[in-house]
Amino acid sequence: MAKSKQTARRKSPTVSTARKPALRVVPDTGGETVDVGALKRMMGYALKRAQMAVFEDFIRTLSDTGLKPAQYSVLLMLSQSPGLTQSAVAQALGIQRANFVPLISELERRGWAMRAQSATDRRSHALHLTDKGKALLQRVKALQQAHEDRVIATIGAGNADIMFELLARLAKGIGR
Amino acid sequence: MAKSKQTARRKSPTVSTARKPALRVVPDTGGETVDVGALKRMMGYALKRAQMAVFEDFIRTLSDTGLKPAQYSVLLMLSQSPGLTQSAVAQALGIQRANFVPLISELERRGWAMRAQSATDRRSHALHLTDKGKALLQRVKALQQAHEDRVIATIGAGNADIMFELLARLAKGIGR
DNA sequence: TATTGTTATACTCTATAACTATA
DNA sequence: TATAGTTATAGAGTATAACAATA
Repeated sequence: MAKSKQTARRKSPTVSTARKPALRVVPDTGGETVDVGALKRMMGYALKRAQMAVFEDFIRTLSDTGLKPAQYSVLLMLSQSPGLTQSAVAQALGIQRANFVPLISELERRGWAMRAQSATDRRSHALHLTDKGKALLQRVKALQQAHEDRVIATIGAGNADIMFELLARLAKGIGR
Repeated sequence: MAKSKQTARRKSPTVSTARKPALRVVPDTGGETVDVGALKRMMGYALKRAQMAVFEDFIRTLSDTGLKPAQYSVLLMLSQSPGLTQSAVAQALGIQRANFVPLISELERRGWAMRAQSATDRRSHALHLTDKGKALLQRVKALQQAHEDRVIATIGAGNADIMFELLARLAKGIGR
């Protein structure tokens, strides 16, 4: 098997709300119409599925640049706060500083960001965007906004504020 | 160090271009906790951070069993719909059937689930919980409920329904 | 010819320890 | 001693191709 790419519920790249083609054969329980039941009322599961769907659209939207969510978030932070150290950016984004090394290296290799020498601490790097990186970000921001607009439209514009508020509360921590 | 090893930050496989960025001296902003700024208003980022926080609490809550979210979701599905095939469960949960093999094997190895012979299709397996698995799930469900209660309390009980509704819309897909 | 379960593989993400050069 | 960046490595998670048995 495997060759049947039908298992990936891909559809056309249009913005419409067309229904999926769906190859209906339904062999016993093997059909794709199995309901996840109680899982739908579990916040962790609901968040995971929603997050994956949103990331999928984001990645597709920026596909011509190959920029992934984490990379975009770094470029955006450097745009807003030039001169931050690797540790500062990594910590703000919840990335281990060891894992941040190849990430920033890639952005530097692509000519979008650079490590500058810190004026006060020779151990650290002051990160900033290159002119090329600034230009890229300008262009990509428009793409990202289009993506964000689609997301907001999906939940309804009036629900965005409450959504961000509730997600922020969760992100601050559950329990403890 | 930072600057002296600058030219050698590539991985071993490639000799690569020993390009040295010529570090410029820039004022250092790397102080305390940094704000992520505009990222807070990006749905993908907000969802990711919230999802990670919720999963962290979930995993800690079930830490004595070692059950991870994906494993729990499988046990729950088998409890609700006994006899499903591997493909059906994997498809419902958004897991590649190839990756589902080690997952169900582990649950079987631990004595919680089992692959039974399908009555209608000798290619497929009818999945079921064992008595031990049912007993475990009963106990773990209580723990999960405590976790879920904390999550709901974090966002406010009155916001749970709208939250699930909006997350479900996103999970169904953005754009296209 | 198509599908189920499976194996193998690869690539990304993430987590940890340890090293170096600074502080 | 402590910290910033780095290296190496191991573990998950995920994606794809291919194969045997079966439909």
